[in-house]
Amino acid sequence: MAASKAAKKKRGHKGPTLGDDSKVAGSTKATPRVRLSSGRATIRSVAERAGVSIATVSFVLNERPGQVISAPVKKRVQEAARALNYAPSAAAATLARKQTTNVAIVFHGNDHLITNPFYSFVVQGAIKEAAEREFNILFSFMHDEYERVQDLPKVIREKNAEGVLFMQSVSPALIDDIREKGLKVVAVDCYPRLEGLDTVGVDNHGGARLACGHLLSLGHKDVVMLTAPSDIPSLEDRRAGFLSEMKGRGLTAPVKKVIVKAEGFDFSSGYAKAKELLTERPSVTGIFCANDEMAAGVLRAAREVGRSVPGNLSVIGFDDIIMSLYVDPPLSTISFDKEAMGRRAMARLIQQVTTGAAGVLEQTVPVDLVVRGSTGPLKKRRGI
Amino acid sequence: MAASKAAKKKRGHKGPTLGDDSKVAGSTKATPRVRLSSGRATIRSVAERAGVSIATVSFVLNERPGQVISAPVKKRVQEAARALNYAPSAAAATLARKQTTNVAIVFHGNDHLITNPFYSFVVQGAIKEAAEREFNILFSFMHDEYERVQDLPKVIREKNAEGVLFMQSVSPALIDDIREKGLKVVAVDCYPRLEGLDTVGVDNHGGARLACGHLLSLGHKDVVMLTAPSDIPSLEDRRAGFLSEMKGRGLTAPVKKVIVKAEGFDFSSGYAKAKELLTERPSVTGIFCANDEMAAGVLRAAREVGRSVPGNLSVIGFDDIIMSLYVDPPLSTISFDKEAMGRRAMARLIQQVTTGAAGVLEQTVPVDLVVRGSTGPLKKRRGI
DNA sequence: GCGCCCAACTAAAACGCTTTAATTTGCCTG
DNA sequence: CAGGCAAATTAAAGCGTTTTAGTTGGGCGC
Repeated sequence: MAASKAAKKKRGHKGPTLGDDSKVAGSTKATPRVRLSSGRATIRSVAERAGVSIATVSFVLNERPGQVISAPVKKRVQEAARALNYAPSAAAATLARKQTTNVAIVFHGNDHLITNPFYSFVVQGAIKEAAEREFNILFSFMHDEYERVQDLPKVIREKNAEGVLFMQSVSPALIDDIREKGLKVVAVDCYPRLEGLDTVGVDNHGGARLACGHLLSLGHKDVVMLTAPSDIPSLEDRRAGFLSEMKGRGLTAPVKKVIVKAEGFDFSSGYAKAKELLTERPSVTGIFCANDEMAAGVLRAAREVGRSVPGNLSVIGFDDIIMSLYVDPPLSTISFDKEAMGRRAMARLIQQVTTGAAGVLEQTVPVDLVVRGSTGPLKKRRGI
Repeated sequence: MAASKAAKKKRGHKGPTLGDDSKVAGSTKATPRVRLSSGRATIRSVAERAGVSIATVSFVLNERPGQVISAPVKKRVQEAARALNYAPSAAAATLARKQTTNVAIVFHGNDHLITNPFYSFVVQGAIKEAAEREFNILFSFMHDEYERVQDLPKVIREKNAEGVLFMQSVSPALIDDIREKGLKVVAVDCYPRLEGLDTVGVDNHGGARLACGHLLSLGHKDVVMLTAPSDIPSLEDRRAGFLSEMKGRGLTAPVKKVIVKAEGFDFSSGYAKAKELLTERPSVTGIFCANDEMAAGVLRAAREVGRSVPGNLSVIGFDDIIMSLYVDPPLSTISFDKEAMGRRAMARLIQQVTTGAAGVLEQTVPVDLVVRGSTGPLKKRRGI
């Protein structure tokens, strides 16, 4: 082959000995051609076995569009690959392609989103989707938004992430940073609400209407929504949905009367506020809670003030976390496919990365009303 | 927070700066030597800026042991790296080193371990530990043990994992396969129990003794453990611990009388069996459940048969999952640091991978008795 | 028979690191 | 002042891919 002489040229080798060195050079040290039989098969070993060049192997195995390969060669290569149990080195491919198959999932704040009864499903969906498409996930925990604006890109650059998935909250500054580097971004159930960002969310508005409608249909007249002060879009949507359903049913009570705000969105806030509410306004017979945790708190409060659920008070939550099955009575709630949220978000991110797809896509997963034991028809009550 | 204004500063850099150069960018044709200034800094650019060879840069940045570098050169290199915001390409390093920083976490069966109230903490710990040490995690879901014996190594080889972490269950055949490839293995809370395997588990025996001792100390005479048929080692240990404490306290009731088996380890199994038990054997005043889910079921059963907890019946669980705070009354239970389990396991795995550490290490995390509202002193009761 | 084009394949140059072997430099000995 | 040695630095050979720019060898029109 005329090949070897060209090979010798390389970069300015020593110079002096160039003359007759060409032969020796090849055998200088030791057969660099020999592969340890125990090692992994490489593209080179496949090529040798199939009797083709490594380029051809690459073309066949990657099904390069537009590249024509004759049927027999294709077959030989595929057989050789199978016989050698060949698995291409992701690292080498990454280096050559200048493209990884890595995406980062960014968790924000100190919430343990992986262990969260809601987000753990989302994360699981994202992980599964990524695994199926052979993408890797890099986890990044942002403890403090600003501390890590510098840091995050480090993880991303060092491991060469191609995109990032934000969970629950995003930092606009960070997103700018990230996009500037050409990375793709998708956000799941995130606040603040950002323009031009691909997102996956829940039909909060519709779910809230469903919940409210359910209570009203059961005959409840004095119905409230228990929520908390916040500008988180998904929770605002729930509030808006609730109010819209109330209005749609012709209810004209002042907002102040039907929206009750607890301190926060957790169990004990729900508990505390419900205890107060049930005591001061015993006419309330239907409570829609911004989420299941609060609803669980309401159930406890109801028991303590002697209201039986659902006989005497109907409570409905939102999210359908596992716990809602175990509280007593099991909680009626608004359910949706959390794992699908993660899958869709990851699928979209990977799509963006691989196809360069642009255009804003805002996806919403549908919700379902799940009636369990905590809601029931209004009964005519005497007294109180 | 001054946060949001700081965040503002970046926006709108898209301004109509110098003319409309916005095209051209993508026309890659030749220029082999020229580096796009916008591209990442490479080791070469750092070397040039510092006026040294790339080898020197590599030596400095990797703090190669035994390699002597003069102080001034070291400083120049570090400064150049910082100035260029250099982050080494993990892919290139992997290729050159023939060593990745990847480990796989293998989930087995159809349980959604990531969303499991117990394992999600373990997973989170593992993820955090890996992230801190800049290791990547590859997730692998084994739906069917045998189906994937072939498959798993594919993920592992293709992405070049160096070790694998098994969650909850392991397959001996798979472990052999994996070890044959030179990979390291660690198992968390796993069954079957395997010889010579690094593991991280819980002090189940001690925890069960604690729980049992707690009930006995409260004065309960007729105490049972509610468990289920199973050969899972951790649950067997709980049983053994319970019995050992009973014996230690001089109780000599036959095992059959103090070990009650439900169908399974879930809420409804616990509920069903407890209902039966409390009806047929009202003398029982203390129940130790194999886990919190069952205990939650027992609480419901108790309520339904009119036993008040803890006045009339004490119930204690194991695991301290989040739900145990929200059931009514909040559950006394045996608690331990689940996140630490994941961290330790991952730390050990990474240690094995990086240092080649051998020798079997079986770690156990300590447990704590957490007394909440579901256990109380035995009261003299009349009747029944 | 010539030039051309085309289909099918290949050589070899990257990709950005690590690491080994070699080279250079500085310093000491005798 | 040659020689030797240790310390500091570097050249260059990989690592296993992808991809660009060929090369080869027919077939075809003229």
